[in-house]
Amino acid sequence: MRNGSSAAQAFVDSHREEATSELFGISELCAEFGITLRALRFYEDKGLLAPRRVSGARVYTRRDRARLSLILRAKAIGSPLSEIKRFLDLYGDHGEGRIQQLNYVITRTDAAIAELEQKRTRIDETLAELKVINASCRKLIEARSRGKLKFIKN
Amino acid sequence: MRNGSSAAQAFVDSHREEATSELFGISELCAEFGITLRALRFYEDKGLLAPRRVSGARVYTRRDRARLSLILRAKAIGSPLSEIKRFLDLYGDHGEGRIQQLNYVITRTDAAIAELEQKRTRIDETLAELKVINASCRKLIEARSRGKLKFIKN
DNA sequence: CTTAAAGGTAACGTTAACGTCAACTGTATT
DNA sequence: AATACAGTTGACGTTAACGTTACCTTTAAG
Repeated sequence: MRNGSSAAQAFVDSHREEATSELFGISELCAEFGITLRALRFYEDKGLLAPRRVSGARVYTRRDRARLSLILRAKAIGSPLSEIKRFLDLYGDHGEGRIQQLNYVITRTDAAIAELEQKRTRIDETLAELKVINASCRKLIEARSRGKLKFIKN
Repeated sequence: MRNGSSAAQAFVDSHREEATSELFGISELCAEFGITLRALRFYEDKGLLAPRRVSGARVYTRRDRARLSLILRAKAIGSPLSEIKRFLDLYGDHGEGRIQQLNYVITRTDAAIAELEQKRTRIDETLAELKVINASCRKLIEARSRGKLKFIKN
């Protein structure tokens, strides 16, 4: 229970494993994640991915796939690619890092966690308001339909 | 307890009240929310705001201020202005709306709520992973410092 | 009246994140 | 060898969300 049981652990771990012989082509990955070739190459241009080449063609490892997954989720959250790049460096081998690097990762993750929790708070606020609106509309409709029954009655 | 007690309720309500004689100038609002004049005018260009004019100059009501607050929070969540515009129409007087309109608001809020909850889920996933990383780094440092003590001891 | 401060429009510049050709190249198939 | 196909690198186009002048107008102050 103390280690490696949660989904988060599994995902973080999956980021460490090297080429498990499972390789992916570019259009394979694009199809799997529902993105375009252009986008994937663009992420590479921006330094978010660095797949190997086999006679020019890009070949992605399982680890690259995990990184892509991270990129897309971060994007969905609303982070710009520039941020995501630094963000990505937090995952990966901090196993043999020096204390300096470890401390850096800690402060960066702390910051990222704080930011995300703020975002979460704002989302919760908005959700609360939307639910108020939703409920009041439903009530109005209910009242309206009851009122109509008095007049129509048929 | 059944009505008007929560913060969400208060905020939604504040959107209904008309000119309470409290009016704001453009730079006043900009200072309050920490945005630029250009941005505020831009939101107006995009139809997100429609302040009155007094000899050309923009004059904002408390309601406009509430809308701006919504805009900024939606932006912080990561919504584009185009989405925010439609989003904004969900707030405001659906008090005298026809059933058609009420139903529209309901379906739209349902959709918005679903989207936000998805986003929240992804944020939670990311948070869990970041915390795993953070904790593992702290452990490594702790282990490292204990290991060093054996060798340095002075 | 002059000046300064605040505000207005118009228009071009900028960055991010791709879309969209265009022109090749390597591999497989017939 | 010819064809098809998946993949590659430019290079230009596009949309969003403002930033940044440039150049007037109105209002308050001296």
